[in-house]
Amino acid sequence: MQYIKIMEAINEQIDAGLLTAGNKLPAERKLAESFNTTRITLRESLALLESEGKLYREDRRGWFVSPEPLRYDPTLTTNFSSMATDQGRVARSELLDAKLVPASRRAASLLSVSPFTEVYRIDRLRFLDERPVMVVTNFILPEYFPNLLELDVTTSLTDTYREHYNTLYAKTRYRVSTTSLLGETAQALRATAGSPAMFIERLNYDQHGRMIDCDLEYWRHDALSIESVATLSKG
Amino acid sequence: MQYIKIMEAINEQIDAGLLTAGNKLPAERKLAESFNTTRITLRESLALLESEGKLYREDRRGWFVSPEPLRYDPTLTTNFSSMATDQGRVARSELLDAKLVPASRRAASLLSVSPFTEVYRIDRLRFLDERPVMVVTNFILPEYFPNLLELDVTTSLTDTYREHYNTLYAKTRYRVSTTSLLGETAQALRATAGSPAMFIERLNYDQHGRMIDCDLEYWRHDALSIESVATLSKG
DNA sequence: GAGTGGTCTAGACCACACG
DNA sequence: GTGTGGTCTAGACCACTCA
Repeated sequence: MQYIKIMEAINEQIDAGLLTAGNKLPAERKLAESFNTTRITLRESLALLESEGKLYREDRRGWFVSPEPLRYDPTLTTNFSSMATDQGRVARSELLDAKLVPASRRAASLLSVSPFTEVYRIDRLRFLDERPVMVVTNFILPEYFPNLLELDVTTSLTDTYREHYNTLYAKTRYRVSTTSLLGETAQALRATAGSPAMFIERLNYDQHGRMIDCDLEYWRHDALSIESVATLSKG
Repeated sequence: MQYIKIMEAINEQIDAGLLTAGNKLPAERKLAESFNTTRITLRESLALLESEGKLYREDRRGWFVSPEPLRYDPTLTTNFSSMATDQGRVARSELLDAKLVPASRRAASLLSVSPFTEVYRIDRLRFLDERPVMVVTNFILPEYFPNLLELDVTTSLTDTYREHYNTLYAKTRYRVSTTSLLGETAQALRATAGSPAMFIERLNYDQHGRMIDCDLEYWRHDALSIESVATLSKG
């Protein structure tokens, strides 16, 4: 159980403040040497700290100490940007793509439309304090948002809906699970293939109770903690 | 990227139904041989499938195909047992421990009491279809539940509160994050140290708005998906 | 008792990041 | 160009599970 001991040793350095948020760890070979072990064993320790959310990896760049997670309340309309600002963080988004496409199987099933129905698809990469932390794909029903792509979609969707279509988010159905990052998603987040991730699926309804769009969000799992308050109802 | 290909190959077998929920995979050495690789590389593929929630490990027993996750709605009072039953699953709980203890640092901070204040601590292990999936620790404020430990605490706390203390859960504040299983928690869940997990912290209030207890839940991360509906309010 | 998974060693090559 | 992380090889020993 050597790798547990190494994990604890690194953990202590983080808790003691010797390694602070954003710091890069020494090279794996150096760490392995200083703990008198091999790279494989050392990497086991690092993977453990990664899955606890204490460290994260940037593909081929090394290991870093994780900053505080963003507190995410799925029951607030607050968008990503104001959520971050409210918590004293700096948010930024990059538009990856925006186009009209035939609904993917997953999107069709979520939005209850037949496969290949045309929907808007908007892909964004979200940064928190200049670290890429989330990739989100929105599938939007065009019937409620004619000519959406002619507007400025680089800003908040919430704002665009409100300002141009008099539409508000009123209800959301969400699902949270864990998964791992692969392919383009991993690349966009500068993550190594297989990094642990949180997956959040949201299905959104407007003030008239109509389903208007859905979100598929892939988060670096150390970057968020989901927090909310609920008034309980009987199941 | 051999390990990605192996992962995909195993994935296909699961999707094709050749491997179904609960099935044990062949021995690592045999799998490695049949994929013409080493155990280390093969284990990388398996770890990937584990973090996607497709496979899980039982410590020293091998790799198994994950069953469907339990849908968990934090806004329902529904307890573990009825949640499972409602979804056609079989639930069982084992009482690990129940005693009066000085509040741990974490418990004290959650319950807003001074450290070392005495609180009830109840530890349970929850099974889903005979698979251990969650370890939960309850810290309970004794002032609202005198002589709690003299009652039958092997059953549902919700029921005990209602039947003996006329107390209902009315509001909950919850936080979800990811972590990994270590030590006793891992052992209780028959998991290898370092297995990925979901951590759910709940702070519960009764019908008079009084904070009455808190839960700390460690879930095998493939065993649940958090799902809920929220009416949105402005942040 | 045989075989398994958990853990560890001691290397290697490559493509990429970074200076 | 140097060094890094990503990936992979080919073993080994041990403690445990299970038949």
